Amino acid sequence: MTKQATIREVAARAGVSQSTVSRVLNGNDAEHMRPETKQRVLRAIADLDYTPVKAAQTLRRQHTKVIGILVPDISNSFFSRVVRGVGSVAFEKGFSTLVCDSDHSVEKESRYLDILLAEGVEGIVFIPVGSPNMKRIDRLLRQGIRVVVADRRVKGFPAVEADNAGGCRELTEYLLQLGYKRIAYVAGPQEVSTAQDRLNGFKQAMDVANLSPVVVCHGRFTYESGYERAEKILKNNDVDVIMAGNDLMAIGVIQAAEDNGLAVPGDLGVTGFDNTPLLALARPKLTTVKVPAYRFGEEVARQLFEGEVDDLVLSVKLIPGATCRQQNVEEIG
Amino acid sequence: MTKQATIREVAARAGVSQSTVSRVLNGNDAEHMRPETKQRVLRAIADLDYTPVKAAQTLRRQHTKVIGILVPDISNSFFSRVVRGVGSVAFEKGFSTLVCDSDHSVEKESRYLDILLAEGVEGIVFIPVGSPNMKRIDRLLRQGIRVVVADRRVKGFPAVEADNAGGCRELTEYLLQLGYKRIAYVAGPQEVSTAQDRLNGFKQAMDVANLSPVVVCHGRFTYESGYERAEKILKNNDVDVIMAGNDLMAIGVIQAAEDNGLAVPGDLGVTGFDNTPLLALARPKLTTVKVPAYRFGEEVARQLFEGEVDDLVLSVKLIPGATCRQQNVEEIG
DNA sequence: CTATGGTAGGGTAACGATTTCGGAAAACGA
DNA sequence: TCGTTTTCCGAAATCGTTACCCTACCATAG
Repeated sequence: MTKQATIREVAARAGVSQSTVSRVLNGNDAEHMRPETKQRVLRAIADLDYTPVKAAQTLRRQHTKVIGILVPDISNSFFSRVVRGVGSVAFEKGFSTLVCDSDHSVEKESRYLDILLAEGVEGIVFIPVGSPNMKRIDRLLRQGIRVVVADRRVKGFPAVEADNAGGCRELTEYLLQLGYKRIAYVAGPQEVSTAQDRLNGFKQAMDVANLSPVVVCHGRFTYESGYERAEKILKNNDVDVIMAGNDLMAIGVIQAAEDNGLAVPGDLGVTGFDNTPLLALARPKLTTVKVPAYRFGEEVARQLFEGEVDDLVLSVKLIPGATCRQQNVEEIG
Repeated sequence: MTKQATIREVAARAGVSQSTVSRVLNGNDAEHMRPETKQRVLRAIADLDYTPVKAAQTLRRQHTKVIGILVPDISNSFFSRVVRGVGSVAFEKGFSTLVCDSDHSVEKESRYLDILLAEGVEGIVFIPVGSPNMKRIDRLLRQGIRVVVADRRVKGFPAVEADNAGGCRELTEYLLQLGYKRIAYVAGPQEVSTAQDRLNGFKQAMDVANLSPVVVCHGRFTYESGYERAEKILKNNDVDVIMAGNDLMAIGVIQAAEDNGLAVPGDLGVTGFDNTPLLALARPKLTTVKVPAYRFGEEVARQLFEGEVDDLVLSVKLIPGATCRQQNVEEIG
């Protein structure tokens, strides 16, 4: 373990002062520096394999060039794509990103918020788990750290989110147009704004059509909960289609349907939400709504950097698949 | 933006010296400190919402308590699960993790390696893209930064990897036992050790059975490449089963088969590798081999922290699905 | 009353960079 | 030759913590 070289040693080797080395390091060499001197410094840097120590720079410059991203689960496709989007624009701006995974735990989330503060991040993209610890957030804000809440709304906070209500409304209208009438909705967790919005979009479309849902219930956005809710619905109700709050639950619904001897889309239509890339490869291809996760991340990051943290709603897109019948029921029957 | 309070201000407010504040901060207060003094300090810290500045601590202590993780694509399920695994044990040890996404680019990878060095990470979990820039790595090593190469082998480097050869051998044996004889193999990229190992495992099993592959070709581990290779194979050869180098390609193969009027598993068997969680939910359930990504990450991290960087091969598990026929062909026919 | 020792906490160099200020040397004009 | 302006570069002051080394102070022993 050869000790890391410092600017002092570089200066010594180049026969100049630290100031001079610093100057070439930071590109303040354009003016007033003999090319020859610069070359000497450059050579010394190369010879010693010198890299400036970030901690020292940060301490002196008083900014870290780091932003934090805090997500509930990095192994969730949606979140990881958001992270990529954020990371790409951060990289462009010369910022590093500190990715934290709160593991759906409010406690870990708080802890990470503290860590990010100590780490001196200059901004945070925050996808909260349920309702976050506002004290921590206020503290961050007070210290001048910009925080952008993404995907899920937090009261009193501008948020960047997808057009969940609109997307679900459109999806519902699409189903109605296909002739579906007896519709059940399996929403996500009640406390998650994303789930609420989608449910609301569904209800709006139903109201307009003067229909009411056969049944509405809540799952946990997981495969298992989708399966369970679907089983119960199929046992107690007579429905044409089950709409799930996200793709994962939709897959659970499909499985439950088949386990109960129902063909999809023959006997039962199913829809999801998210358009998880991998699931697009599974057949029958899920009818769903595409949420542009990567762009979402880019957009959020841009807001963070540009300083204008406003509400922003990203448009989503209906993705017709093969889990709903393709023609109007009237035309068939 | 209230300026962040410093230890000096805390000391002033508590009426003690910086040393004392530092002592309570670092838990060196057990000895030689009046409880009352400690309380005063604690109160001042709380009042001022004081958080020590990481950069200053790092500079002084000469260690960062940060490790880096560099992966080719964080939105890839396998990698993100590895990241979670690494992160969990790092968190346990009080380390933060800096997650970097090289985006399958050797250039970005090199850049991130530099960034990680400057950032002062104490270790790096490195999943390389193809053949990495050895100069950067040597440099890291020379500066005393431990690097563990994971998943993919790099010459002259201990590696932590899954038992790709063994897993693929087992998978092949399973197919042979089911009566399949005319087998094609669509491997991953030639330069990726993971792909080579799987292919080798396949060949070994075939040799033992005194069979030779109908055809072997290479894809890029993507859905599209799986589709293309499969189309070509189906056009030119007569095969019972196509084994794909990973799950993603397997899905492509299935799609190609169906587009060519072949039923899976009726007319053609298909296998994958990885056991991507989401795909396990798709039907027909893919016959594949489970690679324990999360444990993989944990294991790698443990190696990093324990300092004994040895070769380590993680065992994998055959996951029989529904994309291969279930009974021996002899029994059927 | 002095010596001894233990306790509680203060003083202050580092750590490695950046940056301001200013000075020496060179170039230039008269 | 002398003053003046440029050029180029060095000295030194930070940035916020930590850790080493002290010093009061007090109690007890001799």
